[in-house]
Amino acid sequence: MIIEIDNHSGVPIYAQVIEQIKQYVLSGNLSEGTQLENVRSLAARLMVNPMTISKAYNQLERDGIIERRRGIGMFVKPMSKGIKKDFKSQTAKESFKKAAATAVLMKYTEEEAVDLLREMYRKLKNEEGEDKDE
Amino acid sequence: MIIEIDNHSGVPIYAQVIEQIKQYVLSGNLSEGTQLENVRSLAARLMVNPMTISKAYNQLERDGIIERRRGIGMFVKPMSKGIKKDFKSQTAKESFKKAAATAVLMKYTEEEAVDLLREMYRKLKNEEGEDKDE
Amino acid sequence: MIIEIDNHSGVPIYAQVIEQIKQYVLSGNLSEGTQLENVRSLAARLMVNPMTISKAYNQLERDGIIERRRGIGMFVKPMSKGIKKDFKSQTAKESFKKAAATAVLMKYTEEEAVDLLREMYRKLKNEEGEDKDE
Amino acid sequence: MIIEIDNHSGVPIYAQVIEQIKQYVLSGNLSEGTQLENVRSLAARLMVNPMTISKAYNQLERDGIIERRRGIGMFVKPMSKGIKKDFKSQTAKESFKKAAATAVLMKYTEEEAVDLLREMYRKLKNEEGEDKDE
DNA sequence: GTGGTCTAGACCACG
DNA sequence: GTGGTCTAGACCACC
Repeated sequence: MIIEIDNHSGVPIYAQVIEQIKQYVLSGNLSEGTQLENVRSLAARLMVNPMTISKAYNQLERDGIIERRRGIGMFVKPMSKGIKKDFKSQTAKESFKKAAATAVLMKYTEEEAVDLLREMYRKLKNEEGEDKDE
Repeated sequence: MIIEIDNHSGVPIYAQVIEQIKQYVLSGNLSEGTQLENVRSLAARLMVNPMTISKAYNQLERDGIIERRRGIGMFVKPMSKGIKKDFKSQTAKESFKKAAATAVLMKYTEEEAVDLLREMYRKLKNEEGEDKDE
Repeated sequence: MIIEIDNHSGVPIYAQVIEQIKQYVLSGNLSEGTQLENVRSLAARLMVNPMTISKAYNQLERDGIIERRRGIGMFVKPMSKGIKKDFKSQTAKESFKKAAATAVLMKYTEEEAVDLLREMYRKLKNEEGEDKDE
Repeated sequence: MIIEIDNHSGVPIYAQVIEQIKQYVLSGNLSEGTQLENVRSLAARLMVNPMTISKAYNQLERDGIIERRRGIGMFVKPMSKGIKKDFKSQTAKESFKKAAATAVLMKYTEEEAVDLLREMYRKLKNEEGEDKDE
C-alpha cells in the first residue's frame, strides 16, 4: 500500500494517513479482513512519528473503517455494499464539486472543463498502467 | 467586495482572506490598479484584529498579487496576461487533478467522470445565474 | 537629472530623493548655482506626492547642500572643494566596505572580488557611454 | 549561533534576524539539516517577543532557506549547490554593483576603485583573522 | 490618512 | 515539546 505524505500541504500528517487509507478501503482496493501494516512498520516507512500513525488508526477505528483484534493487529472491517457505494459517490461528488467550482470561477466553459478533466484522467490512467507493470 | 469568514473551518482567518482575494483577482472580478479596502476598515467589517488582515495583505504582496503604495494603501498589481493565465490554468489543473485522481481510484470510467463533472458544472452555473438575478 | 524611485526597497521615497540629489551635487554632476527642478514638477515626474519632494528639499537645505532663494526656487549651494572631496571619499569608502564585507562573508578571494568589481565597473561605464549618445 | 540586534538601526528586528540567518546559511557556516534554535529560546536570548522570531522563521521558510518539520522545529533546508551558488553570486553582484555605481559617479578610475576595494578587503580579512584568535 | 512593528499573553494543533 | 494564530493596544514612519 502506497501512502504519500506531503509535509508542505498544511494538512496534518495523521489526517493525510486517514484520508488515504479510507480511500483504499472504500474504493475496494483494500479488501475486507485484510490486516493493516503495524504501526511501527508504517511509521518507519513514512519516516514519521509512530504516535502519528497510532492516532490515525484510532480515528479510523472510531470511524468504523477498521477494527482492532487484541494482540494481533488492525483489520479492514466488513461493510455493506450500500455504505461503500454511498461513500464512493459522496467522495466523488465533493471532489468534482470543487473542480467545477474552480472552473466556473475561472470562467472556463463546460467543454473546456470537460477537456481538462479528460486530459488529467487519461494521464492518471496511464500512470496507473505503468505502476502495474512494475 | 464580499469576503466571508468561517470561524469554525479550522482554516486560519488570514488564509481565508488571502484565498478569497486571490480568487477575486484571478477571476478578473477585481481589476488591476483597484485599491483594496484599507486594513482597519476590512478588519472592522470582518470583526477581526487589524493585524490579521495586515498579515493577509502582506502575504498577498509577497505572492505578487497586490502591491503597497506607501502611505496610500494596497492596490491590485498589474500582471501580464500571460502570467495571469498561467496562474489560472495552474489553479484549475490542480483542482482537476484531484477530481481525476478520485475518479480513477473509485474506478469511474472516463465517461462517468465527465457526466458527473457536467452535472456539477451546470448546477453551479445555475446558482451563479440566480445570484445575478438577485 | 535622472532620479529613480524603488517602491519596493523599504527605503523611504524622500530618503531616496535626498540620497540621489546629494550624490549628483557632491560628485560634481550638478554644479554650484544650478537651479533645481521645482517641487511640483519633480513630484509629477516621479509620480509622487509633492509633500514628499518638499520634505526632501527641506532636508537638503538643512544639510547645507542646497539653498532656498525666496520666490525663485532652490539652488545648489557653493561648497569648498575640501568638503566635497571628503564627502566623495567617505561615500566611496562606505560603499566599498559593504561590498568587501559581502565578499569576505561569501568567501571570495581578493582576486575574485576584484574581478567582479571590474566587471560591474565596466558594465556601468558602458551604459554611461550609451546614455551620452542619446 | 550569534545573532546581534541593533534596536536603534531602524531596521525591523525580524528583518535583522532574517538577514543574519540567511548569511549564516549562505556562507556555509550553518550547514544543511541543522536544527535552528527554537522560537521561544531565541526570543528569550534576544530579549524579544516570540512572535517576532516566529515572523522571521516564517519568512525564511517562504524564502526557501529553512523548512518546518511539524512538532519538531525548524531546520536548514538542503539546497542544491547550484542554487546556493546562484544565491551567493547574486547577493555579491548586487553589493558590487552598488559600489561600482558609486565609483563611476565619483569619477574614480577603474584602478582607483580596485585599489580601494583591495584596501577594504584586506582590512576586513585581518579583522576576521583576529576574531579567530580570540 | 495609510500600513508596519512590537508586545504580552492566551489558546490551539501537532507529534 | 514544537510552532501557529489571534487579540488588544501601543507607537512609529510615511505620504
